[in-house]
Amino acid sequence: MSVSQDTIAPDDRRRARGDASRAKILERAAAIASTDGLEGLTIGRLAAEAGVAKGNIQVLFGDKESLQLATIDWVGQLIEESYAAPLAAANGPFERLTALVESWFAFVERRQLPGGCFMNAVSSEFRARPGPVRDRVAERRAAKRRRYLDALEAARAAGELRDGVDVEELAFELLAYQALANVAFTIGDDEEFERARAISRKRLKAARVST
Amino acid sequence: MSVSQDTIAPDDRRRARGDASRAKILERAAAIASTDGLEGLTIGRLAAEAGVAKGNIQVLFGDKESLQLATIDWVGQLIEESYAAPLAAANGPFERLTALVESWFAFVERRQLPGGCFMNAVSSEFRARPGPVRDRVAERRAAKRRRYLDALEAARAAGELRDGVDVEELAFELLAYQALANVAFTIGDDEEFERARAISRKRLKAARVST
DNA sequence: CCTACCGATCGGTAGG
DNA sequence: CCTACCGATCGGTAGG
Repeated sequence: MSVSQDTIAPDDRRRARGDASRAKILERAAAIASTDGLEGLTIGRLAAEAGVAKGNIQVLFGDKESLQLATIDWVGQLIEESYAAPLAAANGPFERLTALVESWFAFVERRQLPGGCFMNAVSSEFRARPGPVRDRVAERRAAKRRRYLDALEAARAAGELRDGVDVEELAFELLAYQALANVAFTIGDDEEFERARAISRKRLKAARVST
Repeated sequence: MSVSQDTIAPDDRRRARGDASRAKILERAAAIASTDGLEGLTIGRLAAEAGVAKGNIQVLFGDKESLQLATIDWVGQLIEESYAAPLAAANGPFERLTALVESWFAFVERRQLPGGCFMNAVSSEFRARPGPVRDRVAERRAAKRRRYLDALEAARAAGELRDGVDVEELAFELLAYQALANVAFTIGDDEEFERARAISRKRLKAARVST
């Protein structure tokens, strides 16, 4: 059974329009949720700011929880894109770890999202609210930690890591500095944010074999 | 002009009733806000859980923002009380610093508030929402940091600190570990919580002069 | 003239 | 992709 162009083309155009609308809405959703949380992200407010009807958001995303999950995934993709170039430019596993750390501080600093690191914020917001949103956030957290550990273990295998470095400990420290840095930066404490970055660099330097 | 007992006593009883009601309400408010945030703390829910009328909360606390501020202060007092005994038992400034750190982990661990460390959570919740609530939280954060720095500087003055220890850096690290530990504990990641405690102890031990 | 509390309802807005 | 509604609940306030 063949399908003629004049039945496919309208579908494609509609699909394309839907995707563009979806992206526009998710962009606003990420900005709102980064400052006011995924609960502060209300459908009415999102519709008003994105210039669409409330019912439109319903059709594109379903209920509120689905919208929250879609926003989490969207921001995850955003962060992933910000890592791409620095990771590609890095030589070896230790430099890739450094690129991850530097990219995080750069992402927050350039205020791509007004509330800084969305994932840190949402982790705190949903830490005590069991459900699919918390599960999704916990997955992202675990994946990030795993990524840091993988980079560290690869650095060890490549002989780039100083003897006696505890990779679990170093990964924990780097992530802890980010947790505090995100609150400090958004609250307006630039000094504490810079301290987090400086200490992160110091830890990385201390863990690397001298060349 | 003298005041007879039978005119004072009813006032005192009314005052005492008001204080007891206030305490009961604030206890619930702290529990609710620790898990669902200061925005999740709604007057209707609080009234229902505390077993009082909504209008009662209005009369006792004023508007919602005043209730949020009162809850912050109440939890601040709660934390202060949990520090009292350990601090009194400590010998010297370094032990007092250790007591502060250990008390924090103990406070979270015993689940006195279901959402763990209220102050860390609210710092994240309001970090990007300017206003009196954020200002109050920022004050508390600064006071806590100041307290850690004071204990460290006192330890230095008492000759308890190893040469080369950066007090600003150590204070930052201890607070960063707590920021991550609070999310980890409440999200159910006990391993990460224990890692935070172990690393905190390790940092403290490394900073102290060997005896 | 004050407080502590009640049941009811205000204008708006939430998710659906 | 929109308007028009719903049951409920929000923070806040009325009179008693």
